[in-house]
Amino acid sequence: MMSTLNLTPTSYVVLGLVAQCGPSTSYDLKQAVSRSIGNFWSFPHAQLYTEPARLAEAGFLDEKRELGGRRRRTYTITEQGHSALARWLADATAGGYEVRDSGLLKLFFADLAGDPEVVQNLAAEQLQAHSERLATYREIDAHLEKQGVTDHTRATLRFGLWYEQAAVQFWQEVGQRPGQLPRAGADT
Amino acid sequence: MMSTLNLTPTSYVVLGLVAQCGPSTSYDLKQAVSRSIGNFWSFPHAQLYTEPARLAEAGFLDEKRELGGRRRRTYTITEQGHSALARWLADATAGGYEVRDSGLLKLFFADLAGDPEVVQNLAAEQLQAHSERLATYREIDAHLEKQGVTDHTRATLRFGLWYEQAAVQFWQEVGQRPGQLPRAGADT
DNA sequence: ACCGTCATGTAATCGGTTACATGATTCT
DNA sequence: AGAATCATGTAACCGATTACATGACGGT
Repeated sequence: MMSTLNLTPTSYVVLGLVAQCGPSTSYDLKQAVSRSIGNFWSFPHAQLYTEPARLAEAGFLDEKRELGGRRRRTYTITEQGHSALARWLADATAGGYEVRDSGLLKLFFADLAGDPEVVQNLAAEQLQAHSERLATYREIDAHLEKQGVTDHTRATLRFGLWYEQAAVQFWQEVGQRPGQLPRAGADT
Repeated sequence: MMSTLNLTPTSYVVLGLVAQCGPSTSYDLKQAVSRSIGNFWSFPHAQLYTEPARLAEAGFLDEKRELGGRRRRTYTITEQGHSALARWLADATAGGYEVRDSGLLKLFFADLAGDPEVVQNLAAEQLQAHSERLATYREIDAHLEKQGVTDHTRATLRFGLWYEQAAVQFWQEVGQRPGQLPRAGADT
């Protein structure tokens, strides 16, 4: 039954990971997500249980449940799943992007508080958070380096590095030069 | 009636904008969002009609409906709304951030396609999109410059500039140097 | 008057999130 | 054996997105 189920980004994450890692359980997916994609786009674990079920019902995945022990479900990608994934990858029409950052939201409204302290605290907090994230990205990158990974999964991580570096510098400027605008950056 | 309604980022956007712009209709909010916050965190217009209603019912906003003409509702922030907003702003505990970017997702899985063309097209498309966004940010910034705006709403825009610049460079490298990793960037 | 766009909503659906719950392993 | 954590789910709720629909307003 190939119903007219519409595929969300979540769907493609699941399809992609199953294609990439081979037959996987939901827990496998959860692990894979938390090591990679989950760093910039999070998915609650429950979805990694329900989404494969949906996809299986629609024929994009094949589900096999083990009988004893944990009775866990293992998913494999079908031909239909492969072609859906391929179509998505080949479709270059930009699918939009958003930076859902509460810190930026607060900064946007920060002057409403009437207290400069608010911005200071926010900047300090954000600097901390982004510094930590940057550090872990560096670790992961070094780790991939050691394994000789040079594919586009690592390229994606590189974007994360750029992003965190920019964020760290930005919040540093916000914190260190109160009342002044962060610089606009170089012309490109 | 101050029920235990939990406040989402959407709620704070509404509260913040009403606090910032004064009494507003949903359409005013829609306009304000599309000019500013909506650039990095989008909210469908329907939510800007339902969310104020929720907030009004919970006592954070005051709703006044005009009788003739469009019978539109105008919202004003209440004391309770102000204090909720202030509490949120003062709470520095980082509220998490995500970069929900379909392009990055595709890049992560791009090698599954087995076709280098896929990455090329993706990079070209993303470069285009980010370049355009960068251009409009520059326009807005110049516009604010002329008006002498130097508050933290403009600082927020500056982050957008940094982000788009980074994205443009990133996708340029991905497109121009196939098979090579984008550079890791400077130590900070 | 008519038409197109602006403006203002409502309804229904559905994905995402939170909360709950339990069984399997592993460790002490 | 018992505790702690790992692993695997389910269910309910609710916010978010999509689709639909209609009424004002401005211009011709």
